[in-house]
Amino acid sequence: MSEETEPYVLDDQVGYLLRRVTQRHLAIFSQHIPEITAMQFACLVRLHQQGPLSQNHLGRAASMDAATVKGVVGRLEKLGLVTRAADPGDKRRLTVTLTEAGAALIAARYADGLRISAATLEPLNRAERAQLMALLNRLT
Amino acid sequence: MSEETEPYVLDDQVGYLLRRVTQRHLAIFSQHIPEITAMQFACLVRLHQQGPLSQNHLGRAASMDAATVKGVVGRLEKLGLVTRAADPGDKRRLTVTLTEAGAALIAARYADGLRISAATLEPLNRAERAQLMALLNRLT
DNA sequence: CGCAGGATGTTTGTATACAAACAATCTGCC
DNA sequence: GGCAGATTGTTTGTATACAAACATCCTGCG
Repeated sequence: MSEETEPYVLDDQVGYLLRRVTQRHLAIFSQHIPEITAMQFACLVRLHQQGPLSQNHLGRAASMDAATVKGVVGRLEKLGLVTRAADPGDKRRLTVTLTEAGAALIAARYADGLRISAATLEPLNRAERAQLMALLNRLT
Repeated sequence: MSEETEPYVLDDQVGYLLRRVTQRHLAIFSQHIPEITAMQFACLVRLHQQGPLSQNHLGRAASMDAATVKGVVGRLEKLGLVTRAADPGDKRRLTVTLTEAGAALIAARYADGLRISAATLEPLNRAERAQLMALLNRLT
């Protein structure tokens, strides 16, 4: 008996599905929150809930590498939502701090953030949503 | 009774989880197939299984918009895996065709593609994998 | 036949991503 | 005290993504 090779069906590969679901999610995101991107939102959330962070720590907290976070923080600064200041105790560090505008924006948009997640998961019922989240969590 | 507002926990939002799982997946991909990217792989799969396609149709088949596909196809062409030729019947169209090298590469790499999916889903058992795929499919 | 509307591809501009190489700095350990 | 090795941030180069504006071409319909 020769091994029957499993056929490669692109639509059945996790990576492809992840990409398509992410595309749909990001479209929903920008409909609800057009002013900033999902990445920028994640950074604001972390800063709002954890207080000022070094750029590197912020990147780790929001799952972006150093080069990526630099760009995101730069754009947030340009938008006036965040400030970068030298750390007095450690000359390597740049401390990123939420401005009042940044804090106001994130506080006002938490509800929209939840709506975005709900809209993304809308095709699933409550139990299925919980299941999906649990499974995704384990693939981290 | 005032409405208790649901707290916004970044780690519990689908978008954030999707991004992290995708990051892990792409890292696994490039470990197994360093020569080309996941996007490029998806294009080669479509061309191999569906034959020559116009650049636009290829983009749709692989879930990329026109601007994105142009770049991906350009890089595949530079790698000698694909050819672009004017369509004689429709002057607007560019027909994208797999070269022999492209066909050989994709045929040789299907097995790795399956291994990549398996490695990504490795933390889950068989039933859980099927569940995840079914749920993701419905979020497309 | 002729034109309006759709399809196709390109270009530009912006925003992630990440590898790799660097400079500056800090920290622990001898 | 001082240096090896880790941390932090930057820069460069490559590869997605996608919106928007265009030029070109095709197709159907009156």
